[in-house]
Amino acid sequence: MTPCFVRVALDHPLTALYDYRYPLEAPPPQPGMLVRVPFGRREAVGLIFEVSTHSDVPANKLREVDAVCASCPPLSEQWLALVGFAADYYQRGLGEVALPALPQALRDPSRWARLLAPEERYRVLPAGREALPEALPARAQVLRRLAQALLDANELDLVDARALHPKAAASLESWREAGWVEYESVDFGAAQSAASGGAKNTGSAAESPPLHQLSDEQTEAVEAILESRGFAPFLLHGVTGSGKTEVYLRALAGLLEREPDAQALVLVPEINLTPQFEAAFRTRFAGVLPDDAIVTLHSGLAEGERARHWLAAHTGRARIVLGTRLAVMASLPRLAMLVVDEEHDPAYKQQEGLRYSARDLAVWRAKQLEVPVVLGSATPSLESWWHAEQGRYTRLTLSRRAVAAAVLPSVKLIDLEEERRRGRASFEGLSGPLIAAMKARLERGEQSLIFLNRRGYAPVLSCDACGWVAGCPRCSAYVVLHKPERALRCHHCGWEARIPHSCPDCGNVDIAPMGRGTQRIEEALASAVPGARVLRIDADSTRRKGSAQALFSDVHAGEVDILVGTQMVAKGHDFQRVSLVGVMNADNALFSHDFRASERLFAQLMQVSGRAGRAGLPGEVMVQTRYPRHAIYHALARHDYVGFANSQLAERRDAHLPPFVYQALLRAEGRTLEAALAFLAEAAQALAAMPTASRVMAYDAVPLTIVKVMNVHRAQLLVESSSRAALQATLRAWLPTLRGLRGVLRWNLEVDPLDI
DNA sequence: AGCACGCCGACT
DNA sequence: GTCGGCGTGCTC
Repeated sequence: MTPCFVRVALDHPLTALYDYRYPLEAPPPQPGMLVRVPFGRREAVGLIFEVSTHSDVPANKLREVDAVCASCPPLSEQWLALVGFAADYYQRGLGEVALPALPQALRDPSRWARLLAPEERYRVLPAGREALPEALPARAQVLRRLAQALLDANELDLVDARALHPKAAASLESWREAGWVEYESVDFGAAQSAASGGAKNTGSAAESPPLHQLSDEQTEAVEAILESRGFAPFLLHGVTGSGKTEVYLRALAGLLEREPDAQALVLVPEINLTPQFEAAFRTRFAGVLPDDAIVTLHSGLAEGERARHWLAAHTGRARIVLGTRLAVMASLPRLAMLVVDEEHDPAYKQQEGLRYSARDLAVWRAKQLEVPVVLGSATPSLESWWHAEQGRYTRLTLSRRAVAAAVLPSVKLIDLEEERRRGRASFEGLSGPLIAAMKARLERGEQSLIFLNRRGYAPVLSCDACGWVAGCPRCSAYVVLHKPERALRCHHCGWEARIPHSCPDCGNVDIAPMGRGTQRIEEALASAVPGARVLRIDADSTRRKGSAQALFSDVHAGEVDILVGTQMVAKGHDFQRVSLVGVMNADNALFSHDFRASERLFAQLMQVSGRAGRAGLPGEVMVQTRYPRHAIYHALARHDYVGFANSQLAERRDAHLPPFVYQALLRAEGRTLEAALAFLAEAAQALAAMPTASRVMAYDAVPLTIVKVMNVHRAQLLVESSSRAALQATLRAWLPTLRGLRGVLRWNLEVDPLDI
């Protein structure tokens, strides 16, 4: 018998693959198979990348694969190539990319046997979530553990439940009779699941009208996508409310009709948008696709659910996968079309671990598979816009709103300086005209939305007498006043303290909150617009799982008159009754050092403006500013993305900024700022000494804006080149040197950074 | 990343 | 005299 070896990727930061002997009695090895292997003193899960008849590793070091995951079909060559590309491009190890892309259940060998086996499980109902914590006697510890496991994971497999408590089945049955949990059984062998997906349809599905008439522009866009052959990147530039979703739906329907086995991947920027999309997709494909052919993938899913959805995609049973950025790594053996909605959104960029851009990887997958990819946005990223300008992407334009009566909202700039000069009344930062406009909406039974991208009550608490300002003891940042919790909270590290009664420095009792966050505006609105039902939606008010959905449905149901929120409310939501959008405090971003700040601000303002007047009510946007003559507001008032984008691109070209150059960012964290800067200086020296140095240049190392977080000091070094290939080659050669440098707690390298 | 080994300060 | 701090190095 010829000996057999496999090269395995493991989830740790080295790029190398590890060789193992492969047992002859096991199923034939194949790249893409998951294995359990001994690694140092512990066991690890790895992914076979190569199979070979020899190994260069000395025989005495070689160990043997312990177990193979037989229940999960091997990952395809194409998926392994995707991982290979991402690892290479973002300068990471194969295993570091591959394994985190798999659902937790696949990385836990003890669960392999049950992956595709029929399952019986119980899921918590809202009534149970309320009642269960109180219903059990304190002494019934085993039962309480069972309940806790159920509440934590949202659902519990019967096998796991029995492991916690031998008589779990009886307890769960009694909870089901009480209406606290529901039972379902799923057989992966069967074509249909017993649990009907219909039960998960959200209410809004019923409201979405059946096939409406497409505009000429929409028809052209759908035809262009469906007529394309091979790799075909499209930039679908459509004003807010122009019916981009309808274009996606028609294109997908056309694809599925033509290729009955095909799969499609649809990405949305944030988790709160998945229910709205899921409902629209389920409604549209009801009767065409079985219920379980549409699955979601995002971080809000319970672990078991995520594994099932992932496997449905991997086995080809799921035909449409709808998800957030992490879904871009899903295994889709028959992927035939990709859609990236709101492609400009910074949320597509992962900001920790492997810092990938889901949008860029989506385009790569389309190229690899030679299929169409549709990037949709009202305000495309300048990168994508530039591709379209050069003809690398095909531009599809939707210039009008889809609902016949709906026109783009009128934009009014409220000059805060002038308001003040003329002595006009304002209240807690809400100008007179904005308050009057909200009152008018209230009388007409329409809704208003106030956008303020700052959560908490006030960003600063300070003492008038001595100038003391409440700062975080662990970070170089002010702490934010949160009134409902009566706490000061650091938004960088989570540090919390009670609000002091007097100034800790001078004892003055007159300490005052400065500036305004959403909580303060929520409070102010109660007296500024009497009788209005005010709802705040931000990361604080939606902390509990699933609560965001409940708040948004209150808005849709008309139980809210004024909605106050951060960027969370700005994106994608189809609020039918909002006819006024007020923007507060947008000016901060005008003077940022980040060259992308104005692009982001413009996109955000266009986006939030687009929430007004979608259903045919005349929409109005009021932007409060001290700089009403700023070009960005002018472009906004004219809804002129094209003019804005072209002038930004001209500036970027002159200043040698992306998309005209390619960048990477080396960040270092040290016990002192000096340590971090010294590390970066050594790194820069090493870079300058490399043969490719002439084509790649490094700026000076600089401290981050928030220098200290959690008592760690941070600095960064920006590296750039006009050649992507030169940058890539240089980074690759640079890394081993960086690994040899000392003196710093951690460092990481980010390719194509968004925040600089 | 884990998880060892290894060499210097405050405790029974 | 040890317990334990985290610097350094290895994992097929």
